[in-house]
Amino acid sequence: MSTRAANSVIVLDFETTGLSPNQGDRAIEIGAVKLHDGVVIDTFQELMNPGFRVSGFIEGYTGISNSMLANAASCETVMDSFADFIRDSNLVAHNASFDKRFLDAELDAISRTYDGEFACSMLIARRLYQEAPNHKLGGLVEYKQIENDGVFHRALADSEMTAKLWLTMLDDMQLAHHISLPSFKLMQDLSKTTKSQVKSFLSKT
DNA sequence: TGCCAGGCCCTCTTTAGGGCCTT
Repeated sequence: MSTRAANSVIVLDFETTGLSPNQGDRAIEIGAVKLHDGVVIDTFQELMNPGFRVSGFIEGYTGISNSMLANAASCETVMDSFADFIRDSNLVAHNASFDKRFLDAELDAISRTYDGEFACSMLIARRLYQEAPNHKLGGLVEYKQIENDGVFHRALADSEMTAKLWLTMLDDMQLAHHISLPSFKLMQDLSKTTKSQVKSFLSKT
């Protein structure tokens, strides 16, 4: 039986050298916040050296330079610590399929595993906020007027904003759909519902 | 050789194509 806490979740975000670990891309930064009962109780942020120079595009996109990575610990060292951090927690990320691919690849490289499941804040937001101009993390933060410090595309900042978006979605579901406390499983199920069936899905919860 | 992400989701759909989203 898992010891996974029902009201505990870890929201994470990777900065990487590119879009696909299958094409040789590696993680260069991991940021995460641990939420318990809607409160941040722990954070994790580390740069990691991928073993090769990152492109000028990535330096500009993330603000993470090759000189910053030169003195960073290796991916293997950082991800070993991160595996200890997430343990068997359930996980949330914005466009989770992207972060899951890198988490799986980096942990596979050091023969570590994790037991939690992923929920995707982007798929859920596409269903709850169908009228939003877009469903990028920054766009949703602006649309929902979520407090932020203006830092984007850094791992801890993005994981903090994703966490605030996650809590906002939980609040909106409780207020608009009279759901007592949406469980992680309900959020996962919502992300798998067709957009046209969201209202009927929520009315049955 | 020449290509190069992958999954979701909509539509002029399902015998397909293209936009969105992540770096």
